[in-house]
Amino acid sequence: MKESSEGTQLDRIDSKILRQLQRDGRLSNSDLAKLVGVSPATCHRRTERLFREGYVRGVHADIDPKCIERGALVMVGVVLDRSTPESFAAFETAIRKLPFILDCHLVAGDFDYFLKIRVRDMADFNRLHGSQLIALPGVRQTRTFFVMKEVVDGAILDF
Amino acid sequence: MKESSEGTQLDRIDSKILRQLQRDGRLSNSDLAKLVGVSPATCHRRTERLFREGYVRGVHADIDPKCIERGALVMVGVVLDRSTPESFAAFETAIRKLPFILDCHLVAGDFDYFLKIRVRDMADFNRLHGSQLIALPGVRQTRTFFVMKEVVDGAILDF
DNA sequence: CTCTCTAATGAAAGAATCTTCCGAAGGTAC
DNA sequence: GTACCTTCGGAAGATTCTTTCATTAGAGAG
Repeated sequence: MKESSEGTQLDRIDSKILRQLQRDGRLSNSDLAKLVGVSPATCHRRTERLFREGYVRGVHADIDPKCIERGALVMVGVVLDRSTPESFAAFETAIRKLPFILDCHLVAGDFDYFLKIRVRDMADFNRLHGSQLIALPGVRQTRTFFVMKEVVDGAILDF
Repeated sequence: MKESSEGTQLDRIDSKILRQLQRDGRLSNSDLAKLVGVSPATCHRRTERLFREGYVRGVHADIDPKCIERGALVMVGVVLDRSTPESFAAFETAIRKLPFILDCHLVAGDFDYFLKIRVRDMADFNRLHGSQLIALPGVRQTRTFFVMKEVVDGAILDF
């Protein structure tokens, strides 16, 4: 065998497939095969394995937020009342149910969590902030950073 | 005509197509047509228009960062020396060239910019922080928030 | 070195899909 | 009513997908 089990290293061809699919997830298998330099059959097998083994978690269309009433981006730092595992778990369970949360990360530093939120506009955010965010379990305070300009958003991974 | 020009409103079918492609960007046209409830020909025409007119900015495979040596996520707040347009422009031009920057947003609040960065590990970040981040033009100070747990990352837009 | 075994490869072919053309249906202005 | 415009679904040739199969390359044992 080539590797132990989980950390199966990617060879040059697998890496090329991942890079191309990250760049354009709708590439046909035959086009992908040409770009990668293998036959369509081999490319098909490789790609299917990369999906099956979890290297690719999904393929998603990148919809322009402005076109679907989600033009406003907001970053929010959250501090909880208590730093107990139960408190964290309750917060995380609740926040997973909010559809406007794009990112939620537990961080080390002045905040407990960092949120990335997309809404229609500032008025929409203020409404959601008052009715949903500060109502989350255990929230002591929040600090809001309105995004005035999206310089880079969701860049692809360089590897 | 139905709408003025830019703000062309999406009808129910367009919205369904966008939602399905955001969920699974590799859906075949025939499967997509079944899910949306139109003929393959109509679905093809609609989808092609949504891409052509910019509703869909791209389709990207979501690669598991742990599989490609990008398991560490870091949020960084940046304050610049001066708040001049030239200073902002220089910073933005420089940061667009750094491949490990996933997000970079100009914000209102205690920081000028918020960054989202993916690297291999903390040691990797410390090296890049010292050699690349604080060397960016006009950077007065940075505040680093290591992500200890990714609760939600890159959720799809709910609309 | 040679043999064997395993895993991966590319050619091939039937099945499925894509892409475009065409006539029809529905709505609107006059 | 009539002409016009847009969007629709069916149809069909071109293309692609997906699997099968024989072959090749490489590792390990003797």
